[in-house]
Amino acid sequence: MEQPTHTEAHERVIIVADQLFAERGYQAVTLRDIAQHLGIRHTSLYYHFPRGKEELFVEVTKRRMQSYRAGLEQAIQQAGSDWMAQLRAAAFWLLEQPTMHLGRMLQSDMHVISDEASEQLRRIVFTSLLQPLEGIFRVALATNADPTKRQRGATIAGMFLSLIEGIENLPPSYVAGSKQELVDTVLDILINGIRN
Amino acid sequence: MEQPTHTEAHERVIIVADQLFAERGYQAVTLRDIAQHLGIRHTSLYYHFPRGKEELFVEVTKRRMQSYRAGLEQAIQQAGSDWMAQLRAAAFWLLEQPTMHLGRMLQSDMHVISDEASEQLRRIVFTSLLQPLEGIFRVALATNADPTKRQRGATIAGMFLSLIEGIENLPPSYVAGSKQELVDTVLDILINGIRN
DNA sequence: GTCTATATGTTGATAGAC
DNA sequence: GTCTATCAACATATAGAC
Repeated sequence: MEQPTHTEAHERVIIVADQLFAERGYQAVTLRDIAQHLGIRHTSLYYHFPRGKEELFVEVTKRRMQSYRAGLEQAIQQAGSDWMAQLRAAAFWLLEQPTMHLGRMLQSDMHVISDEASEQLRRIVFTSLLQPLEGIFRVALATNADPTKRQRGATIAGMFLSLIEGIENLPPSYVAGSKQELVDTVLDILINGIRN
Repeated sequence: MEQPTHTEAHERVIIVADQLFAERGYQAVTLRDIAQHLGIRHTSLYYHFPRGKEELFVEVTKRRMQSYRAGLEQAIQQAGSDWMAQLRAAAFWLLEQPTMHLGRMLQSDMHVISDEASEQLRRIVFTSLLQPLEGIFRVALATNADPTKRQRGATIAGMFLSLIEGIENLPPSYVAGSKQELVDTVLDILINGIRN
């Protein structure tokens, strides 16, 4: 049992902040919002995060990404050795999570925090999400006849992420059937293309 | 020659606001920012848009989407009758534009404006972007052997948009080669899948 | 750990002069 | 059309009592 670095109150702050940031984004969440959900005054948050809102956001986002990576890797591993099953498992696991809003994070949140924090988080986000996926595509592409396509694992992993993220952006009217069917349609097209 | 509904000053406001909103998003742009770029005081903006920031944003976004639709349709038309060429033209045209940041707009901006404005804009955004693309995929899928896939035009148009949007989110390290090569890779996979 | 009190800045918005 | 003056509301943040 390792010695806990943080107290329970500290953990509660992180949990509540994570939930709110994930829901509404960095700018739309105020320290008062977070404090209110905790039943404390917003100035008390500075005891836990002396450098204020940005420090809290960075800490929360790091944790969230670590948990994404761990969850993704576990989901992939439990899916067995078939890369298609792994891909399906990864897709469903991602959609199960409280929406990550990658687009908002990269295009909005990242631009209103300091450059150093922004670059650090950006790196963590991409490695946490893309690296586990790249592993799948490395295998999937290994037997491909086209040698250039065999090297596109990283690009395809990014495409996969964009597609999953995009599922949550589509309006209901464009989503025929359940979310599960939609995932299968997306995977089918990613694997076989629109012509086959 | 139709009678101009708005004066030049009014037009300038819209142009500057459009540029800033597109760059930074609704929340991150203040009325003072816009006014400063125009060389006027922010209170003067209320002469042109008495209902304030949200009214300005809605007007600007409507125009932008109209222009997207027109540009997309023209690019597609000029590409000839081959749907693959049309798809390529649409992709390049979209990437040429000042980035639209669809993800940010849908996940961030839309949640901090009024519900009525949000729903109205959402509808306009999707019809403007998806409808021209659906036209391409209707043709592309017409000869497909799989009858269910033949009905997936709307979904595939959404996937296409997500993929294009995603290109701008990927970090440079994940982008091997030029943006043009990247578009070709993405289109190749969308059309033929990762296995062929 | 949380509080009160307070500083300090920013924001969207209104009224009325020119 | 643009200005000045002014506002109320809300933001992040600091200092120090309990």
